[in-house]
Amino acid sequence: MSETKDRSYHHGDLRRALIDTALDMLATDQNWTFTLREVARRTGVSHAAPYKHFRDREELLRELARIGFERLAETMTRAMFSDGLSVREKFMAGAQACIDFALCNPGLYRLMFSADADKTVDQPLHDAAMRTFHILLQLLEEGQRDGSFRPIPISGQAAACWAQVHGLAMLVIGGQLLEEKVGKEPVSAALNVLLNGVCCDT
Amino acid sequence: MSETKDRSYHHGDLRRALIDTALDMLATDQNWTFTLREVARRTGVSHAAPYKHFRDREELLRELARIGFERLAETMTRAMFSDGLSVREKFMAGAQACIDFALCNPGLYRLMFSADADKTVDQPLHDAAMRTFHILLQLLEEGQRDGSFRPIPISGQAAACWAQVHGLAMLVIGGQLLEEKVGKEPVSAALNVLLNGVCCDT
DNA sequence: CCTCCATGTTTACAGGAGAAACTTATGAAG
DNA sequence: CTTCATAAGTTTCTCCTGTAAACATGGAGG
Repeated sequence: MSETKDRSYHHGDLRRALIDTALDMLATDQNWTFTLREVARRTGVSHAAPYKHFRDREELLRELARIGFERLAETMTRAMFSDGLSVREKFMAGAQACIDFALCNPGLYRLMFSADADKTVDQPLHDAAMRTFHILLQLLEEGQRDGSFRPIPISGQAAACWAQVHGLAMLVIGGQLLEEKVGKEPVSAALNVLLNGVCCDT
Repeated sequence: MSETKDRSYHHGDLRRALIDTALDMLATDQNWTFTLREVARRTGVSHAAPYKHFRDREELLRELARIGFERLAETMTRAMFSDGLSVREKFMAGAQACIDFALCNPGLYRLMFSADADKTVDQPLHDAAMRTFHILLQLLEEGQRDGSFRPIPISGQAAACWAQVHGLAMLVIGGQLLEEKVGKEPVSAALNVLLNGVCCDT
């Protein structure tokens, strides 16, 4: 599909090319301070070309975030439903997958949860984020059904887990869970503390 | 000290005035996309004046973040050590204070934990952030000493709590803990889930 | 009283966002 | 096959920003 058509005027799939360039820069710089002009330049088009595909710079950023959520959801799903894991193991696998994703894509992950990825003005982005969240909800329901997890209102449990995993991810990519501060294996230790509160067996 | 001296040339305490203006804009806009020129304009000075007090825009942002950590630490400390609370109650009070702070100062809170407040290039900022973190560490030590908290390595416990509270705060100010998604009192519910994992009494 | 220096201001410049007007390839209709 | 409407690029333009450099001012110390 993406045969390197280098014909002059019409690019073929400039939208995708711009997204790829931007994702590259996001991964390289670990931030999204890049200018739209720089993205255009690196993609080899004029600085006004991107405006044919994105209303403004922020619309491109939201599209990047949406793609991020798609990828995160896929990564987590694969990690959790690969083998016949217990619910608790699934939880750990999913959480680790999320945190690994953040570590491998710190810029993208931060963008996904930043104010620049405003979900109130972008339905597709909002939906993608919700789908990711629902992976967690489903798992908690499963855990409560089979008696592994404490039967408390799913909402508070979900908030706790979501916050915990997301908070850990943010701290990890912020380098704020270094050994000096918090020990050797803080992530799994922290997740175990959480699971002690979630699971039935103390 | 800040007698409203409106003498022309020398401002008196421009540095402080710029910081106040910027804090205002941060609170109003809930973001820090404001330009340095706009800050100068609103403070009533020329657009180059700020450079006499801050190397560049980012240095101002880091100073705002530092002030944020000072305030957060003070707020949490006051909430936790007001009365003769139990350790568990102290924990809840501190966590709630942190989350309330985030809710009341969403822009500032986000800035404090953003990449724009780079703690690796700003010692005072780094120190202020550490002091805040140490409030939590002290509390956990106290809880383990008096037998309220499980005697596991303090590091994992700290990571869990830090991540949980920070994650909750971020989700709350991101409006991602709305009722539709997660229930009525998600914050305290989530904190209780965490405390179940931290405390000894199941 | 004079003079220095911190703290202002003015001026200048390189770049970015985005709008508008212009250009070109493509593919559907005749 | 030719025509031509249109999507997708480009050029040009205006306004704004960050930041540097040169200049101005006025208050404190000799």
